Amino acid sequence: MARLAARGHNQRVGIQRVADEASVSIATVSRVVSGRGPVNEATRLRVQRVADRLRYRPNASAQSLRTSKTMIMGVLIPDLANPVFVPFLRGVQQVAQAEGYSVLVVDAQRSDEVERRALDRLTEQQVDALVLAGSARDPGHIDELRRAGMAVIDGRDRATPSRSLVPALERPGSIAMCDALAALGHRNIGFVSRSTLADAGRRRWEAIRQRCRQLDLVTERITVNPEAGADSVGAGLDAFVRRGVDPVTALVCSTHGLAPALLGAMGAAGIRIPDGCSFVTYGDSDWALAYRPAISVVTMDLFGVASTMTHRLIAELRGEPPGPGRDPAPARFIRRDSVSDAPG
Amino acid sequence: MARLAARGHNQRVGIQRVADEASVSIATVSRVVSGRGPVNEATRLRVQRVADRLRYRPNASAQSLRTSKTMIMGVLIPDLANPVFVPFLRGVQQVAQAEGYSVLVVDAQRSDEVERRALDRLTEQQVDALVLAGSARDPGHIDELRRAGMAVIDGRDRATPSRSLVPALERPGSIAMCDALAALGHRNIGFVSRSTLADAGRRRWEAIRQRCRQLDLVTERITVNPEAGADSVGAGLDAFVRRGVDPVTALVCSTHGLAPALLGAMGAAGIRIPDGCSFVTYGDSDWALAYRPAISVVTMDLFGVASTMTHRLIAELRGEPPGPGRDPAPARFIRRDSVSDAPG
DNA sequence: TTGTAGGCGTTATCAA
DNA sequence: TTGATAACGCCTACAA
Repeated sequence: MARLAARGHNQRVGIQRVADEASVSIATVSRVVSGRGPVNEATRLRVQRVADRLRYRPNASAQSLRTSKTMIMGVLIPDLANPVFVPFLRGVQQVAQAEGYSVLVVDAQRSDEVERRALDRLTEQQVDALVLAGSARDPGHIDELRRAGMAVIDGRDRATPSRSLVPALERPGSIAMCDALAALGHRNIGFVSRSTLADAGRRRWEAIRQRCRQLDLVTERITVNPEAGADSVGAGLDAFVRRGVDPVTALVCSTHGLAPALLGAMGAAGIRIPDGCSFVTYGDSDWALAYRPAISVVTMDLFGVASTMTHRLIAELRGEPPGPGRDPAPARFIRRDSVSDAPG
Repeated sequence: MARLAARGHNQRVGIQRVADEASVSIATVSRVVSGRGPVNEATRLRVQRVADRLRYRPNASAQSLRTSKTMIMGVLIPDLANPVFVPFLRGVQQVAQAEGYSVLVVDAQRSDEVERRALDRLTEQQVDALVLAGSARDPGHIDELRRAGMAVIDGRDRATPSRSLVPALERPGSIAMCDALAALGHRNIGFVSRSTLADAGRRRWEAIRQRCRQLDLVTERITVNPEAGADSVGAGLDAFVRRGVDPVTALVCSTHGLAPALLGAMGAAGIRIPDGCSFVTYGDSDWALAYRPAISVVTMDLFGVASTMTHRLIAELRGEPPGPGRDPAPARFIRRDSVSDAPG
């Protein structure tokens, strides 16, 4: 069923071969395929046909070596196991691909050592640009790359370099959530997370605490260890939700990945949502929606954020102005059945 | 806080620079940093020190051009939006990174055109190898790459080229599920999917149908359109589950991504799980476990599969024997609360 | 409009 | 054990 292998020659066809078969110099072939420089229309057609017939593909290594542009962008992902980075990766991927860039994905695996090695490889590969999906573990390393001339976007808005783009976008969502909870009469809010708080978690906790202070709400940080099992986690939560004085009436889950474990634990502890306690998590998914009761969320369009960032990055690479693309939409609080009036 | 930029020179440091500062020829530097060829121990140390001081990183483009090895492997993902590919990607990524390979991720976005262009870019980049996370949309294109000398692994076990690795591993899980359902007295099983069945779905449906025929069970294919909304889908399901004669007593969801929509629809239609109908889905997640009732699943370690595949691929690239790594574990059926005795 | 030729940073061959 | 040097495939002044 497969056509015969072309001519038996298994050699990669290079520019020279095309030049020979089209009876022109390699310079002309180069002009044709790269679209740069003047070429007679007739020759262009002839060369193009030959190139197509031979399935000629310019060797990217040679191009890079000559032009010192690889048309590759690296994406540093702090932890691929964390599903929040997937829409982000998709956004980068999609835009980059459409604009002719390839994407070298690097998973830092939550490890300094892995990150370091990966970044080194990226510089060896001479990637034209680097997109940071989250904070790098070693900001110094990133600065160094920047100084070496690499274009880097890390979610920090260049217009206001002191503030991160993602955090800035997420904050309104946190605030909206606090406001909604307050309006429903909640006075005691628990922020549930693992004992070590990642960058994103810290920002969220900070935003919530600040807003709640303004609203005169009490916030408490509750740490859990999902590995310890549902019963253990459930007991931990129970201590806050069912205590005699000023019990926590709303639980905010620090990250989407943690939510199922918390829900399982609450089930095990017999804490009913939302009667026993309201529940909100960061990050949305079909499962959060399908869950009974449906889970309220603070969510943001990471795909859109990544697209915007990547567009800007490419514009920068091309020396163009940032373009008319406006900032992506900020995060929102979506209230579903898991949030209701505070008891009492 | 940052150290001063080194010497003001912003030039990328090349092998020549190192050679100069170490007072040797570039040939010697090359020998030292690549570790190939004889070098006097004293010179090696001296050169190494200079290289480190200058933070010399060999230019990968030049290396590739010379050696025609890029140390990059491509991964073709049919659709990054589908979360099942994430653990797979992680598996590839992790092994590749550890073995010194970079990973160029390509998302076909369910589009022939996008896939075609992406594969072309991969050949331009001269990737050393290609990992297929699923079936390519255009197998001919892949064959062509193979003929052009690219190492490709596509889940087809080289030992038995006629059978795919992933399907072969998944089949036992499907069989175990059918057996379990039969043992619980189910006689009528519905396989729920979108109207168009992807490759994986087709294999699953085939495996189920075949096993059920052996077990003397009736199977029906139920197609739904989640975009139509929960009520519509719910009504569609209801027609099978609540009909007078030989109602379907167990629903098997064709893919993990579809499960939340189905669960939502069943809720909307008032179909209780498992009393009204048992429920199983392909693919596992924390949410499936946290859902009430906990969802039974047929699941497989895609991360492990990808790791194994990548290890083999790298061994092949190095001309080594496949290595002692044994096949990854086959899929299993995990029974949870969503499956119970058939009514009646 | 086309061709010639130099060079991008490495590796590898061959002499010294 | 080292150094000079020819490729690798392509782009791009510059010359014709």
